[in-house]
Amino acid sequence: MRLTTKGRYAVTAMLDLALHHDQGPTRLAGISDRQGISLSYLEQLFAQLRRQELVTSVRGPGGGYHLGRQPDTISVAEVIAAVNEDTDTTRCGGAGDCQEGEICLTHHLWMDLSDQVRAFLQSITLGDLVERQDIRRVSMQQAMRSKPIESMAEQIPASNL
Amino acid sequence: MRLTTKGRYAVTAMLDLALHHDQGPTRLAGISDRQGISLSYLEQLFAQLRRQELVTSVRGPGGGYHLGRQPDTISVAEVIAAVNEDTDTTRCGGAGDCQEGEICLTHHLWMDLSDQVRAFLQSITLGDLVERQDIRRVSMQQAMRSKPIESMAEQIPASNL
DNA sequence: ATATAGTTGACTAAAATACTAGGTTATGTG
DNA sequence: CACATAACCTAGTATTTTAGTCAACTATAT
Repeated sequence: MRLTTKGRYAVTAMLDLALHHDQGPTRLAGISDRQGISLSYLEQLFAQLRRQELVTSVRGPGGGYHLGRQPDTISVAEVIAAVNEDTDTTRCGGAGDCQEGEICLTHHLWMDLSDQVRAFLQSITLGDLVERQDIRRVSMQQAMRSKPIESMAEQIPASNL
Repeated sequence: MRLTTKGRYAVTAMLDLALHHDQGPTRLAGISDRQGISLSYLEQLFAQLRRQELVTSVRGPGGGYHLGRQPDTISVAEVIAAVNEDTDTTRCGGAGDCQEGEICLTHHLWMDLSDQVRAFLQSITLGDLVERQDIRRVSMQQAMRSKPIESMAEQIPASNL
């Protein structure tokens, strides 16, 4: 289980989807606006999420994406795994014979830790995250910001601290 | 808390050090041989580990590295954090104003998950790993084939978000 | 004196990341 | 039907990270 910013993008996008779960299809353009992720990058991520059947799509006007299952049945671990397609670059590659036919320390150790982390992230669902107050609050702020037509798509945050 | 192969290299090297903790300084060349990590790459990793005072060095013939503290006081999280020097590329960068002065979903969510993972990895020390998997024997019997060691995975504390 | 072993810096190939550009295809609406 | 919409797809690209090499240097035990 690798943990990188790519996985975070995917989880964030899926959470956005979960937050609008009862509002018909969600457009990637909307997620892009709300979460500040480039549209084309989202398209790539969602191609992978779709392949794993974590989302379903509706084409054409009024279209967008739905969660493939109920929010409380989709774990964070699944989402991360979906975009981090297996890049197992271990010497042993699971065979356990990376060093002169012997089991290597590395593989077992890391696989164990990795599995523990995975198990933890598997216990957290999108449904769990949606229930969180802080997330609901931020989501509401995002909704208010994107409602008016006056809000331009231009989003170069010239504002620093 | 990022989880990549780089972190695994560092943890593996530190575990090797822990295994030879009572045998005087451990040479990087030895770790390189045993764990199959390039010497020069190890040098880079140990430069970072040294900066974080996770190891101490002895120069000259017979020299090498020692753990900076006792194995049971060095957590896996610390080791990983040491080599994954903060490359926080979040839009908000911790300030929480990534999107038009507002807190972003991403930051809170990911920081929380990341903190949970960190807390978990912080609860595992090098001392634990040496004991739990009984790898000391494996490392001492390099010429022998050894059976796969079943991991005694510690149960994840029921976590709540 | 010499070999050892850490220390440092510059450099590099390969991969992953994050994104851009420019299409095509399906489909709802006027 | 025309058209706008939005998913879908492919290719390319800049940047960063990974993993490593190479070369020089400093400290120290023998």
